[in-house]
Amino acid sequence: MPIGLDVVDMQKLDEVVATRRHVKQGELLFRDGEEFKSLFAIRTGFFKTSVATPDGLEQVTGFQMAGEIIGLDGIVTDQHSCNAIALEDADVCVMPFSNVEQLSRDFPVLQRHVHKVMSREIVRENSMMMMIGNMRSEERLAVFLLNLVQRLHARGFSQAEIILRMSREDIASYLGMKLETVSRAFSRLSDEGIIEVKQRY
Amino acid sequence: MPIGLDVVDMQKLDEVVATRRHVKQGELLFRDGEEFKSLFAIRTGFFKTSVATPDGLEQVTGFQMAGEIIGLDGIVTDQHSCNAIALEDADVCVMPFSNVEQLSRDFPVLQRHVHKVMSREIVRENSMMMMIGNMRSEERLAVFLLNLVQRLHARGFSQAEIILRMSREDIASYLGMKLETVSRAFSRLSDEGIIEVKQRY
DNA sequence: AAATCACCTTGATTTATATCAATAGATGTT
DNA sequence: AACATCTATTGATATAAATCAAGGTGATTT
Repeated sequence: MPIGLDVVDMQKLDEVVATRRHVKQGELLFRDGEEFKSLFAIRTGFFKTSVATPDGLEQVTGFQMAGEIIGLDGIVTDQHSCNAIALEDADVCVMPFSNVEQLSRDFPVLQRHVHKVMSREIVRENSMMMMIGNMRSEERLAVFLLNLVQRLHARGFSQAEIILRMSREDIASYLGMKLETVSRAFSRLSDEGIIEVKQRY
Repeated sequence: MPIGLDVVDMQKLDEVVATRRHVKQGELLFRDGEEFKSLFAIRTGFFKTSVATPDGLEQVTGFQMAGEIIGLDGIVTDQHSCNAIALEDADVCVMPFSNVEQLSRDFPVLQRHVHKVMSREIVRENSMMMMIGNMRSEERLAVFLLNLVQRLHARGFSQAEIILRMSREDIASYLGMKLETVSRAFSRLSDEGIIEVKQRY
């Protein structure tokens, strides 16, 4: 949440995010095609977003963790355009988008924040495209892992070790490769002494 | 521009986009790292956006045509994070972002419009990721061409023929492949009788 | 009209990744 | 504890795309 608000402002802000929702591992927060009403701020837990490809496969479009906003894709058509699945038990703040828009009009600092969150998502996807277009499998995995560690570190977790919440197949889909290739890339990074891997640790 | 505004509203709105800027073919509208002040609405012309990869190559991140908004990437850090180059002579409306934000507070319909434009960009990039991750070269090119034709058709151009504004290398970069592969994909689609190609026509 | 330049096409070969297949290691269930 | 079920690793082979290389095409300049 943006800083620079006094106590009264914070209370008004709180009204917008009063609703909480718990999502168990494996459950959907929202699904592709569902009516868009709210954005969700992740309080705890870990999500993946995905879309179905024309031939029925799943394409992972992102991973989201505590402090991140999910559901921005739904604004343009008033329908969600992806599925959001909890990869571990999660708590989210439900933020009805009409409330967000109303409050944005009253609090420029919140308006600015909303714009930045959306812009950040655009920039993130730009860099994903660069990565998938230009890098080899091992490099892609390395960039992916570094990005995960950095985001987790910013939230107070270890800079050196992580437990992956997603399967090799999820990683493969996200990075535009096959699960065997991901597995081999892990093994190669390990052989080279760059990382230590054991399953999802 | 969003509909549903009366004459007085439209005049206020017009103030925001009073400045015009002409960009000649090959010139930059803005560059990576430059301070972000304004969004740009394309009136005429055709742009590509790109970023430099770590090894100094160019990665094309999108193509923009009349009626589309360019510069959204700059909001998050107050700096542009890509280059925007005119692929043909272009006219743009310069929309200082502080004005856009101010007016968004006064006109909910504009606020909603801004949000939709940003959300559309997020969804577009999601589908690009899916495409690059799951499709073979020929399919990628087909989807790319269909998308271009559809956008141009929506602007009153032919549904059946287009003149490409970008080089094979630009297409290759955007689609995550090499220029020779793009050229071969064109030839194959042509051999199969699906399209007719001659250079950029 | 000839020369130059940027861009595109096509062919031969190499290479990274996908695919197919078997095994092993976890995790959960009865 | 034994079983079934995911999930991950590893090997052998196939394949799509990259790379290397040579011409061809069209526009611009001299």
